[in-house]
Amino acid sequence: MKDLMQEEKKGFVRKTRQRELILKTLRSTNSHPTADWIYERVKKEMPNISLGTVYRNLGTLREMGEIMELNYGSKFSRFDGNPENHYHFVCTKCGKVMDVEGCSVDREVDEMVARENNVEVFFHRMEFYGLCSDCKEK
Amino acid sequence: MKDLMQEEKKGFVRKTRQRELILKTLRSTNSHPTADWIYERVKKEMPNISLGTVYRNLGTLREMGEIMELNYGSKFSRFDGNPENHYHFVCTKCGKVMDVEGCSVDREVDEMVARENNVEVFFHRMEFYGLCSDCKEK
DNA sequence: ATGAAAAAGATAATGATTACTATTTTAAAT
DNA sequence: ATTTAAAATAGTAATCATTATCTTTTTCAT
Ligand SMILES: [Mn+2]
Ligand SMILES: [Mn+2]
Ligand SMILES: [Zn+2]
Ligand SMILES: [Zn+2]
Repeated sequence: MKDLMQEEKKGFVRKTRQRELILKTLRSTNSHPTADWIYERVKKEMPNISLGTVYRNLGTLREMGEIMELNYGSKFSRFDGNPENHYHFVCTKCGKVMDVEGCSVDREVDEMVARENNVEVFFHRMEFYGLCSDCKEK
Repeated sequence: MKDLMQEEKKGFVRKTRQRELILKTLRSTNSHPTADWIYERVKKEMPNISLGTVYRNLGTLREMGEIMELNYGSKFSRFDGNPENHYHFVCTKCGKVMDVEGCSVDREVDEMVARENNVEVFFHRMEFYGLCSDCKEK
């Protein structure tokens, strides 16, 4: 029942084959996969890799700003090879996560919220929920 | 590694003292508490209540549309006695969750996203991250 | 009051994630 | 090229919020 969401800075980060493969794998898809999906994928090329290594490196890559971690009230995280802030659509039927087209990130609303609430805003996230094009029809 | 986010409909729901107390407790605060916080609070008035009952009823109340469940990439959920869609601010330093003032929910963007992405949008959520007024000053 | 369904309380199980540890790998210094 | 200390890995155990299970109790329509 404890939780810090501070992004702690990392000291030296050495280059490893494991981390490079994990990043390449995540960058090669736009499906916003889970850690386990990445693990299964990466294992085909590096059979001895362990799930802990995948989690550790996803955390390191997030701290490095190379990837994003997404969490939509699900039991598990999804990861995004695109670290630029952007909005997502989540299908409530099939669980698919997609990038939202035609809706760029509005930074002005951050300033407004900061002003009106006497806070400092770093960023915001927005997720749309509904039915994807596949699940829409019937 | 499985997860459905469908809101399954509930059949008969009977009135219980436990659920009423849980709802009253959640409605009496604007701190967006965790299940455990609610449990500890409710236990003072009903010492034999079990944590499972708190979780079960928070789920039921959510299905009934009486409350909202929030999840901000944390390890645990927070709950909101106000079921009307509204935006939240999360302090990355102290973890506090607050309602955002002066920024009403924009339903037009839902239509835009639906049109541009060929999807059906039920709703969207938006969370701002930064430093609260307390954590801002040094 | 009666009975069937729903819910409670107690406890065990689940499962994604993290922690631990002995061994290996990286990369800078020699 | 060797040495060396720090960082990372593989393998495994632990964590812990949440769910499931199961027996008993409560609710509520009849
Ligand atoms: Mn994305
Ligand atoms: Mn709220
Ligand atoms: Zn779908
Ligand atoms: Zn704060």
